[in-house]
Amino acid sequence: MGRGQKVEYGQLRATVIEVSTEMVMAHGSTSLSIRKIAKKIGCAVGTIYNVFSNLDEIILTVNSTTLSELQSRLLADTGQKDDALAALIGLGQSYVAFCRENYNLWSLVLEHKLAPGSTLPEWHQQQVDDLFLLVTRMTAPLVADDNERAERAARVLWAGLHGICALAMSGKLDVVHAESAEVLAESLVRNYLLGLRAEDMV
Amino acid sequence: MGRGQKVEYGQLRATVIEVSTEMVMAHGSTSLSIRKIAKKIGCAVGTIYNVFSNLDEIILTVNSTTLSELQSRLLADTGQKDDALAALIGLGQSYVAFCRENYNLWSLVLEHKLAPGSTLPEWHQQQVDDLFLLVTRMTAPLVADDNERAERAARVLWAGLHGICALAMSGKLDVVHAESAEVLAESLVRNYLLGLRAEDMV
DNA sequence: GAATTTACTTGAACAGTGTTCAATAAAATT
DNA sequence: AATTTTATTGAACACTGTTCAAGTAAATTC
Repeated sequence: MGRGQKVEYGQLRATVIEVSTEMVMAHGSTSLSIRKIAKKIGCAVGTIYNVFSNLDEIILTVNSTTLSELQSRLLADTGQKDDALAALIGLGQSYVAFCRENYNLWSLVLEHKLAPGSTLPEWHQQQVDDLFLLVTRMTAPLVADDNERAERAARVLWAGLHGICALAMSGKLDVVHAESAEVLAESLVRNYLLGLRAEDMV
Repeated sequence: MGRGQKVEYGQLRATVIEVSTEMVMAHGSTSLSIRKIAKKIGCAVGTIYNVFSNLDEIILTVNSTTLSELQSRLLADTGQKDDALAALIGLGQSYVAFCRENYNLWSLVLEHKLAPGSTLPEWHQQQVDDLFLLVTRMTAPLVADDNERAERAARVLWAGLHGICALAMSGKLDVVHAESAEVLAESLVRNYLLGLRAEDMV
């Protein structure tokens, strides 16, 4: 078929993702380029465009497995907890730990900006939704009988944890003497949820 | 002096920043390039390198005025409030409003990553510190006698607000039916601070 | 006033980037 | 064996930031 030997579609895709993931993990998101991937695999740039429509699709695919692994981790770490507050604090700690341990891969997820006018692929959006649903389910017991408030709380906590991790990882929280992201995350989750409960008692 | 007419150093710097700011405001951070700036000004690329050492310094300078304007706004909006809780909620609202009204310029601030190994210029770091100090001062009355806790609260609130704005602006909080960043910011600030107070009463 | 030095602008050149596509070569089919 | 189909290739295009030798105009010196 080709000038060289035929490589199976799925196999090549897998190799591209594997190599890309390694590159990002080792040298950060800026080190990723089609030419470098091609060189590392040992094929021409055009060959990669045969199995991925562009670099963005490669990034999206790498990000997809990162999201999967975050979800697995959060599910594993927060499975066996009775106390809803303790469970959510644990969720925050897991999230922070994941960010720490997967700095470059998680940065790739956060840095991704979808082209204006386009939307995320459905399969990718579903992953984000699933992840968020996990948080919503965990906040539900704390604000019984009010689905809207549970969702709002989930959104605030999710965004808040994201903010802590984003600023902590980029060093932008290192004002004077930085506290660890773990301490801040616990403070956020505990006090926000305490506040929600206090609000109920008024 | 030059092949063309001499342009004063400070004047050229100002023009570069002016043009750059316009470009970012109008077409986003990705639209900024040395060549486009040069074309818009009507000079050669090298001329720009005469007054700025590289693109990063241009971005940093644009970001500096953005930070100044954010600080001015926060100071103006939160000046005349007695109630510390109300003042901090107002701060959150101001921050969200600023992000909304200056989306592209604020994105430029957030997207900036300093080259590994280097540190922010002192004058820029000072601006960030000042901004953060503003929040710390406002949290202080709420956790009297404990400077450490006040700082931690400031960090959590600052990071949390950042997370809400970042996710809301990038559309990543649009799960199912998104609530406005303003509502989420108020929920964060109010309940987190309520929680802090509740913690004291235990 | 003329010659020289100094200072600044210029844009081609370099090393990158993503993406496209005509040419090529090997496998599959006739 | 000839033909068709199909995947691979890498040069080419349009960008990017950055550098620097060459050129020019102003300032200085003689």
